[in-house]
Amino acid sequence: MSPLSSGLLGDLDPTSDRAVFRQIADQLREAIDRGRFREGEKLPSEAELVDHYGVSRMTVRNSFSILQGEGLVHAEHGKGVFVRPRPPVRRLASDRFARRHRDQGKSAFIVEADAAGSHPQVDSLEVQEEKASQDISARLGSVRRVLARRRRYLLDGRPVEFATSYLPLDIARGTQIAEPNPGPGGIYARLEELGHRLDHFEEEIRARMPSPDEVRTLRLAAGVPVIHLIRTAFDAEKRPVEVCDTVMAADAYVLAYQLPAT
Amino acid sequence: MSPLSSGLLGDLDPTSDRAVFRQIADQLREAIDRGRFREGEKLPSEAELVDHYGVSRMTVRNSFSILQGEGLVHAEHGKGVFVRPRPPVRRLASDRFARRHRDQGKSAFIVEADAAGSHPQVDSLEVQEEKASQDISARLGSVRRVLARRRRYLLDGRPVEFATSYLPLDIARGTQIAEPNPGPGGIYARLEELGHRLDHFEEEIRARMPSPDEVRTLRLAAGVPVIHLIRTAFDAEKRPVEVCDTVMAADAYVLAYQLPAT
DNA sequence: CTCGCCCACTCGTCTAGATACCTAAAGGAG
DNA sequence: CTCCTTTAGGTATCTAGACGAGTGGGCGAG
Repeated sequence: MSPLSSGLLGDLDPTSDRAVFRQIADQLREAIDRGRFREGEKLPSEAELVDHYGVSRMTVRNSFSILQGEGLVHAEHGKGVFVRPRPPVRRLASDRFARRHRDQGKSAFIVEADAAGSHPQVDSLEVQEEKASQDISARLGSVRRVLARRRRYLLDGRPVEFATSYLPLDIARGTQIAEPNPGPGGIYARLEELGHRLDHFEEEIRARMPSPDEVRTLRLAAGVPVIHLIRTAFDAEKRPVEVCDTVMAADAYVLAYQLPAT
Repeated sequence: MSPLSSGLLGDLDPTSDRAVFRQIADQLREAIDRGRFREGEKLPSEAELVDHYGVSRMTVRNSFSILQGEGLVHAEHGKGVFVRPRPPVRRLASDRFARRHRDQGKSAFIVEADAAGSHPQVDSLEVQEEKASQDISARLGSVRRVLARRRRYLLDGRPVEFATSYLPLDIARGTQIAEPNPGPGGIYARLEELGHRLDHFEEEIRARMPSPDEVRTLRLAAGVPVIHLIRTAFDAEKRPVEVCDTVMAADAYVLAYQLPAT
């Protein structure tokens, strides 16, 4: 028996002001919210909905495109439209850069993912000197050129984060920070060895829809925003010593912060 | 002269694998990025693009819908499609709940907005006792019922944030916290007066596409995600005394945090 | 039994209209 | 001069159909 004859979806209200494709989207959304369609489950095909509602195919596709924009479903060519499963989220705690997390050989990302039972991976590592953008230059205190360290992070094969660290050349040039592998404890450990004892970090968080580039790099589904995090590290002399620009798939992250009530 | 004859947009590449509507979207996006169309400016109409590219109207509309999903443009019925202006952002600093910001008569939101030269407004204030959701109950330490304070914040008439505070009844019932106007310094000031000296806050941040409800409440344009912030306030005895659930228009906010490097 | 082909089903793209409704400006009635 | 109507030019919605292309199962040849 077709799923549509079993009363999962209702009828249209021809007297309603609401556009037909919105009504269909509403019904599908509600069915998903109520769990009538579970995560990963296939929705009725376009043809089935065309029959059920007696509308044209473009109207049905219009409904699907609404739900895609909301990040509720995703279409797979040749297979169908599916309820988008919620991926496991990675929780970034505000103490993630504490020194006590820095004494191991592996990076925080690897350690944490291993602990969570996922398979971590770091990708497209790229280290080079380049001209600082206006924004980066301002954040680092008017430097012209910087060392840029780019890398992509994946969990179980899925890209979740793309990050670029920028450091002033007078600090990083010729050190292990300029090597692809910065060594145990990462670049923050190296910075401290170089005499830049870290004092505090400042983080700026924005959320927005991804650019086409970011969609490609993070293999983002339709309707998934990105979290854009810009972190500046300051040493004990209050000098900015690193800016890290990170773009994260928003469906893969929860950021957690602890604030004093001082 | 039509904007289209002046070379703002190129031609299609019929040999490309890329779908025609994506090529058109690419060209429009690039023109916007390069500043050929400025913020708030009107893009060529559907009819003009139909003529220019020699495609059908649905194809052009498809291109526009891509750009809308990216939050780059918005359509106004009967007027045209416009480059979406970036609204002024409100910066939330991590010390925004510090005691020194609590000694004035007005709420932090009002004071800060006034300082920024915008017209702040608080709206749809609602205070009631209700059953705690599972999540809220867990965060407050297994309470059954809570006092809920809902309100919407607007800047220059635009809704930017919708927040609900939940407090355990044994703390809030019968106090000024249960009144629509909690008095100078807000509910945190009242909590401290009631002997719950605040110790620290925990914040969880997610970003996602809005639900249709949130689109309505925050009057969100297509392609604008929301930032979902859940803050828990702890008193000196490490007891959770308030949970605040906030949904913000992502294009109106930057969150800023300062972290110790300890 | 296995491999490869075919076919049914599915979504992706595009066309060519029709009707509805919104907006703003022009023009006419009063 | 003011107010209403008209009209031109916009987007919103919907239809009906065509072709393309990915997926996976069935079936026949070997």
